[in-house]
Amino acid sequence: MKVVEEKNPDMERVLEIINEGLSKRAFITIMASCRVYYDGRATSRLGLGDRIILIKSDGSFIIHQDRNLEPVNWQPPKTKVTVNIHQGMVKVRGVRRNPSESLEAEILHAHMVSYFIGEDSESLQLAGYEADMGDLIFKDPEVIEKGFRPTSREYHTPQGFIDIMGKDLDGNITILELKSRKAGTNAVKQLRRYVDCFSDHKERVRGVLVAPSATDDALQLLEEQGMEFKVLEPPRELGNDKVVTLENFFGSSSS
Amino acid sequence: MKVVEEKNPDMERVLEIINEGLSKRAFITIMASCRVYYDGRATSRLGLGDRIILIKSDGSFIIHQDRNLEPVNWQPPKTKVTVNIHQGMVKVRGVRRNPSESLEAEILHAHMVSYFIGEDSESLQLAGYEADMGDLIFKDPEVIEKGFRPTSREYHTPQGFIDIMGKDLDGNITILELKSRKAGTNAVKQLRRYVDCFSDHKERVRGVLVAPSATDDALQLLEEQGMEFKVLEPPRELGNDKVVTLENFFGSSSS
DNA sequence: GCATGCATTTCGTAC
DNA sequence: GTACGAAGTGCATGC
Repeated sequence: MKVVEEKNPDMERVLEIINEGLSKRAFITIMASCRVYYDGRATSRLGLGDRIILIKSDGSFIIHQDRNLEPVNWQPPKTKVTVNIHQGMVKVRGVRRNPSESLEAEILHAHMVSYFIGEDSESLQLAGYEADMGDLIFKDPEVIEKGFRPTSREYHTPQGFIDIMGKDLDGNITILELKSRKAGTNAVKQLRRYVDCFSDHKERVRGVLVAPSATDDALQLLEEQGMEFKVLEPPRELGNDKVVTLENFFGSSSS
Repeated sequence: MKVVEEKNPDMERVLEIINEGLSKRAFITIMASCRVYYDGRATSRLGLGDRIILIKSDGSFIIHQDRNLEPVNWQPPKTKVTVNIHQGMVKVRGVRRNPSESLEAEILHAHMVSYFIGEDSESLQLAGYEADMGDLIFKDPEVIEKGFRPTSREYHTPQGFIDIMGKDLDGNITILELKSRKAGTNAVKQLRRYVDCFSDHKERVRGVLVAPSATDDALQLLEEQGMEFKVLEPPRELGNDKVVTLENFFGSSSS
């Protein structure tokens, strides 16, 4: 049996199904009219309304309203979830330590309670990170410019770690600040601080912001500070062991 | 009718229920064996496995594996979600512009398909923010120290905005950097930059990190740089219109 | 609409 | 376990 589900169960049955799901380490889904109480890193209260509650086998405890991508309340993996009946309401409670926090959904009526035991051994293949850009630059330094030679990665300074350091064709120290998304003024300021770490250096030290794009403010600040911008898209190559044909993905996009 | 649900529906029925849910702007929940394709800000692929798919009436499109708090793939509100059958598989596709991105769940089998039309007019009451700390300090400046007088908030410098500026009992300019959680070295470095904006000032300028706690590294760095740390918990007062008794929340925590 | 900064950020990774 | 930084960050807010 893979799915257990019941519509409008009474409170005793709600308790029973949730406890079954918990003991079987199933993926539990509840549609319920509930209130929600959270205390821990912050404090929150949510009045009565219909929500969807998810409880995963790893202890993740998630409560969604009918709006927003983000859950309205949650508790991370390793949360200890328990359930009981009190004053005619089912209370689902998730507690964890470090940080010490507690989340409780007080269910007045469950429109549906269900759990589900599935199989999922796959993990996400994702590309398009800042780290991917760094790999690319080390593999093919000329994506930055002809003659560029990277010398170190994560070079330590008092101001933090320089993404990539290298030398240009003329031997000038060249500091790269990588951003996988549109870069803002903060990226420029950070690059500035790295360059300033070499202010006692007698030769010129170049600062280059490397990103797919940048805000106008960022470009202007670069200009003012005598630094440079290099357009570079983060590579999108997924692992070789997972080559995927894209045709079925784009095949249906004829609208 | 509030909940529509079917276990192990055939593909035609999956399509029908999802389309019903979409047209009624319901909250759709699907337990399915599926593959997932994402292209947009990054690129991802996820092989076959059992997942839970949520589609909200605001266009949020969320796919959860049985582990981790965060969804494995998602699409934010205002996504246009459509569904069709292709080669015997139901494909749920969410597309949006700006940024241009697309998410597709390719369903090989649905263990359960459901939707749910609920009522939820409540919004979350939440306290414990950095902003709450700022409010508290302006309302009762002596939580910082006797004689402290805040003069401005979000004071602009080339390095960014200073959370709170003020003067101490002796008239020294005092810069507060607020953190609502444990503060790290970055907070100290940021405070340092703000203080340095006044390096040409003839009088002493104090830098004070205000947070519930700080890492050892941060405390050491403060010490080295002649700056200070003030312990302050972010206040937890919820809006007055929503005073909640806590007894039922803590009543069942007898373990 | 774009840019900025906080968040119960989460999550991975290095130490 | 703690500290640090990226993220398809999301989200509110200010412009």
